[in-house]
Amino acid sequence: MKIDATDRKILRELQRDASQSLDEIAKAVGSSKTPVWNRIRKMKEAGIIGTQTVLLDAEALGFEACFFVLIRTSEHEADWQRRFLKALRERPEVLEAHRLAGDIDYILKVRVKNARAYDAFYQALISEVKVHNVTALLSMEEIKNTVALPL
Amino acid sequence: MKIDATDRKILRELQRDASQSLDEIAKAVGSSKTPVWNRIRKMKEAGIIGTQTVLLDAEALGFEACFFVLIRTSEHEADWQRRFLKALRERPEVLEAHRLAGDIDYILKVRVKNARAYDAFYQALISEVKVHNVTALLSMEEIKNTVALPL
DNA sequence: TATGAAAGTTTTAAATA
DNA sequence: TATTTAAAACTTTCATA
Repeated sequence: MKIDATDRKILRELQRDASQSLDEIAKAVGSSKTPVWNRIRKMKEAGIIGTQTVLLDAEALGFEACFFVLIRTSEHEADWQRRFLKALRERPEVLEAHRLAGDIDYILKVRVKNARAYDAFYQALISEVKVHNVTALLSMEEIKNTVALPL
Repeated sequence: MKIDATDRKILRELQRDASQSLDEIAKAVGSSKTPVWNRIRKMKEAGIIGTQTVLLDAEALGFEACFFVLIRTSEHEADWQRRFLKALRERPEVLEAHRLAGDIDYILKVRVKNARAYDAFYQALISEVKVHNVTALLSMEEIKNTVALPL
């Protein structure tokens, strides 16, 4: 699917504030309701626009600890990897997980209530799948946290 | 502000799909329109519910490279830190930035079109503020990427 | 907490450039 | 082919019971 300048403007508006009405978005991008509506529909169908969600205040809700977890493994077999990915996807405290190039194999972002909850997560994970080396980096301050792509 | 079980159910629904109507949310949490509406309004006022946004398909939009950047610095002065944080907040390719406890001082998540764009970002950053040591971890595969807190 | 009515929004369809 | 107009269906918002 081809995305033009108007589509990109619409996406920028939606990223900034998805609660805007079609009229507001249309005005912001210099178009009108129906064409904007059709473009949004097409981009949803194409999977370019995914979930509409809200960003919550993690601290206020008691999620006071955020860890970045660097994982090295000696296992590189297909079966091990399948089980490992399944474990990550199923654990709701894992907000992000990436397989990396190079020395470190995986990085996770884990949000939990406190350090004890992190330890519980860690123990559960290593009992499910064998990992070689784990380093946890504790966040002291969230300087920035956005999902908006720099369109 | 105190959050009860019904509030938490509402937040779970909004995280899952913020485009739902009040009626749908009310049904899902076992309540009705008006109370749900009042609870959402209060949580927005209290800042517990923040931006409403959409998650976009980064790959489809040409953002094919994602790096986690580990930064060590020798500078710990207030002025240096202020300039560094400002630089991070202003750069749209920095999606996340955390100050860490321990050996590594900062971690960034940076989304760019390609490796060349990452290098341009890196050169611009180090020309703005002095950093001691930088390690970039390149993501090969996004296994999971959610903003939903495990409520 | 529930009801309901006014205001506003989305969605579809027909008309027009 | 894309945009504007128009109108029906639905949703939000808020006053009142």
